[in-house]
Amino acid sequence: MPDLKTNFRDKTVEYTQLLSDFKILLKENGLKFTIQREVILETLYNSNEHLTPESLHNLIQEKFPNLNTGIATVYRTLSLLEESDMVTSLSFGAQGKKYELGAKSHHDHFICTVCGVIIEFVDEEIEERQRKIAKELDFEMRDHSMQIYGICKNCKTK
Amino acid sequence: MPDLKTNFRDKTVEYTQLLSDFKILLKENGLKFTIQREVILETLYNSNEHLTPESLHNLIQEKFPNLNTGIATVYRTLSLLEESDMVTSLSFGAQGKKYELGAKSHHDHFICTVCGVIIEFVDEEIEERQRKIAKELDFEMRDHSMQIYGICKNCKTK
DNA sequence: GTCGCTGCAAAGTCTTTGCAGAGAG
DNA sequence: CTCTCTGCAAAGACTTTGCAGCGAC
Repeated sequence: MPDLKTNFRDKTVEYTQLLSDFKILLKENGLKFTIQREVILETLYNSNEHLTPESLHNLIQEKFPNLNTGIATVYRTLSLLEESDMVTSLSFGAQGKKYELGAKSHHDHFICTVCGVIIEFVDEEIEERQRKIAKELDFEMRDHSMQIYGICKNCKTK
Repeated sequence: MPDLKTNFRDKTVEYTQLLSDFKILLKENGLKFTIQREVILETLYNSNEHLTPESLHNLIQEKFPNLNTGIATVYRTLSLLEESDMVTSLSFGAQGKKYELGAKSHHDHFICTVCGVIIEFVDEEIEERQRKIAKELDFEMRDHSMQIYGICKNCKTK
């Protein structure tokens, strides 16, 4: 990718920081810090993919079979995290809603409409352009979300 | 907006053309042209919003109550149209899947989080940039959707 | 007339909720 | 101890499917 200032994002937030934020969030709302909630956050953090509630649940079951975490708890925790802007959800087609940690840096998504894979990128030129347009319209930009839909390299060659 | 090539989009495809394409599509696949299918296409065409199957069905029920179109037919027709790339489905956030005519694609939105106004625009420079990135990743771009959230001019001055 | 289409209702999926016992604070 | 959280199962929401009669061609 020679002339593009387009990058895969870095993990900009350490897990300890994330966990600490989560604990603060819970405390502020009179909620409890449970092993299930920690495991869900940790699994999201350690996954580089966008996870569906089901795939997240499967990962947790594999890694912590003795916990016997219920799918309902996964749904409940994801909703909690989403409300608090700690995770964001994306969804495409038949594959349902997918979640990722929102604390990771600002980025956009390519979504393959055939296999559902999501490729993340950050493009400084697009970000800059957005800022310019916002300024022209006298619009105070707070956040954005962008998805590009199409067919990925692998699916094209099939 | 002096130096920006940013424009409200046009309806680039006429309905008669669309309908004709649809009829050809049906004929080529040994399928039949029915009043329900026509009404679904027309309603999609006349709506400037992204419609859920349910909202599309409601619109049709309001406009053509005597047809008594079933929701199942709406789902079946949307699937058919999506498979044929005549409509695209997108979904973001907590809301479900939404459909729009593919021919109307490529547009972006500023959304004011205070008053809720939506300003729709197309920016050629961002489009160009997206094409470049897609090419780099060997990704066949079909559609995109972008939302910029913030506070509009009017709400800022209040 | 043939064969695909439609509405209906039933069946699948996916997600949320009620509940009683478990566990964090 | 208190009050939230959890797993379970049942309920709810959304989507698909089977079927018998209808309708495009």
